[in-house]
Amino acid sequence: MSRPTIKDIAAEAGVALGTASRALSGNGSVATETRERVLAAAERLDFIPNAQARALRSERTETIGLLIPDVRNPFFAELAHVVEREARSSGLSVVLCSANEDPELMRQYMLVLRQQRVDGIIVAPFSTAHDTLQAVKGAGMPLVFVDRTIPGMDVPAVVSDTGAAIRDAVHALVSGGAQRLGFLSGPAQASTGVERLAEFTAAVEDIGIETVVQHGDFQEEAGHDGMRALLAAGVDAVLAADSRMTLGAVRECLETGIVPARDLPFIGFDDIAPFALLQPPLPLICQDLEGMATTAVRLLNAQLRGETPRTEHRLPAHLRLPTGEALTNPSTSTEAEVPHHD
Amino acid sequence: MSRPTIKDIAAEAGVALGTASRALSGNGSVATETRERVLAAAERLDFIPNAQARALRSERTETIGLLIPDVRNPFFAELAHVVEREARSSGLSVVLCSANEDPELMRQYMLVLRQQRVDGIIVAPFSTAHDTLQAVKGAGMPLVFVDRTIPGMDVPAVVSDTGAAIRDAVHALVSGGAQRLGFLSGPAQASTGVERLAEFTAAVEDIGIETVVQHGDFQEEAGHDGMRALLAAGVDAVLAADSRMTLGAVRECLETGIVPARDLPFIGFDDIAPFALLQPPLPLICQDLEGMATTAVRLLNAQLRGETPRTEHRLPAHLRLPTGEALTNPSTSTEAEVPHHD
DNA sequence: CTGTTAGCGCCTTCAC
DNA sequence: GTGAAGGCGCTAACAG
Repeated sequence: MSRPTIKDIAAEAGVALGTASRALSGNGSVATETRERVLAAAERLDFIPNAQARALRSERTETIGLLIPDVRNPFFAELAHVVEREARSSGLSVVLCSANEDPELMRQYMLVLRQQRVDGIIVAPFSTAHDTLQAVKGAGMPLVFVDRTIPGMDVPAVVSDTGAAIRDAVHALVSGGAQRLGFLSGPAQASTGVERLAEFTAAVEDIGIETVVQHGDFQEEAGHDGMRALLAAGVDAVLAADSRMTLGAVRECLETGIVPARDLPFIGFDDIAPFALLQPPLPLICQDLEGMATTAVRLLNAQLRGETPRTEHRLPAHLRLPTGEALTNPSTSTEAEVPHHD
Repeated sequence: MSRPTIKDIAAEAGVALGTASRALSGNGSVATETRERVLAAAERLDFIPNAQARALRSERTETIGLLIPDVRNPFFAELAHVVEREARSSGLSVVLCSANEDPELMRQYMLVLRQQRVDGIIVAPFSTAHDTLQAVKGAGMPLVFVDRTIPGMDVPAVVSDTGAAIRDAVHALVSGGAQRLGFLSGPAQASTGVERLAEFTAAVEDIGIETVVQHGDFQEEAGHDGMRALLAAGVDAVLAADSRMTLGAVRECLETGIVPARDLPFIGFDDIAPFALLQPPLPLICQDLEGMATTAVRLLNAQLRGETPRTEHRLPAHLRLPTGEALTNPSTSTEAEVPHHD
């Protein structure tokens, strides 16, 4: 027989189809002896339940979607890993969609996930996808924003609180003697872009230092080009607003013969693997990636249980200096819970 | 209404259920005017077809599984990206499973994919998963191995041909004056581990140079520790057999105050993003990742069409020296086709 | 070209 | 505790 169905194993075990179903799914009561007979039959015939049929009937796929801008970005790869692990520990499979930084592709994936009837979606959204996401939310699909949010959309979101870390970074650079501070800013398209720029602006405002801001799109190329512009503008210290732009900026420096953090005070963003190869080590603003991923899954799970978690969850980022000393006071968090680690 | 079904849109359009189905799926003939009426109705009601029901009936999910050891490994992240893009261009969705380098987890995912009734699976297998994979193959599930293979399993596989590149690397190091050559080898558990060691052994045999081999498991930690051992053993040049071990080895060097490729002749493996931050640039053995991913999808597609492609496909890797000069002759490939790029 | 009908494999009442 | 029957949403085979 090509693919044994539950009917076949019922026959093999000498019980009715319904009984076999109950024995296999664990729902409903079955005599111990009967259950064992069914399980044995299933084993013998190498029965693999059809998730499609099960979902069609039960209206539950036990699957969630994770929609990220790009798997090749180590930050999101790590996020995917943790989300996946946490989801699995609550019995959920994850369909991972990598949108190649393309809002249109994100729209398409959103449709695929809806067709697949995933139980819910975790997404790092572009602001431009507002309409699509509103439609998804309107259709009653549980939704969680991670890393970025869309203000005013009333969707539970877990993001970093970078205010204190950015302030610390600015102060550290200024104490180091910076007089003309460069900032590699992200795009207005992402909430993180806007927020971090605002936080930077607020931080320098108190000090009254000269600044040069380069706007980019969170891509490596933008960091590369932006850094070139900053150097041309004669900055004497640099702060970057995300990991990929940091990567590009560092490359530009090295190509120009400047070693970041040695020849030029430089603070990067995110603790991703490539930066471990830098000598001297780069000071970094580190996000609580583990906490964000864990919280995102928890928020989605809460919605699957019918709860409506509050909208905004902020996990503190912190400045990590090469000495290992952190300047940021973690108590600035608006998230009361202790971050979870395994 | 909670979720419009095809029945609802049939009613809305004033046609029979079957007609609506044909109009929406494109199979079977429908009058142009009728089709437009149906499509309009679907649009109006925001109809999203239920992939579950469709798959249950058609026995086709239009979905494939991609099972890799770890998304956090940039090599596999990139592979996932290309596979995903190629699959999408032939109308297939990809369920990405990251096994966290754990054979047991790989086994579990294999089961999930079978439950989900994916149309086929692309996997970078552990040799220890032989039994599981044999069962999957036995069940008639189209299967393709990528990056690694399991000898004698009669499953189409697309892997790198690293023989020439490794020989070139050894020669380059020896010409550079190496007298005691260290090799960071992968595990016997992966075909790439065995092959590359054999190729290294063959390459040094002709020359009669002294060698020190450290065995690892393709993890960063193994590269780190292995490098320490090689340094203790007094090697004067090093070749690493994969990207993560290269990463670990480079870290160990830097911690010890040795700059790879400047203070110590060093050839790494795979052209992954982190290595772009190294100064001086690291000589690398580069695989044709794009070609492997593309070929893998093509081989799976062939099987979905009922063809039985030949078992082994080898794409040449090449040595890339910082000058940009490649020593390997690409004609060593056993793969006749021109690698595809987009 | 269109309407009708019969399941795909499973879960879930409802009787017994 | 178990069996029988209905239906989830859709496609495919068959009439008309």
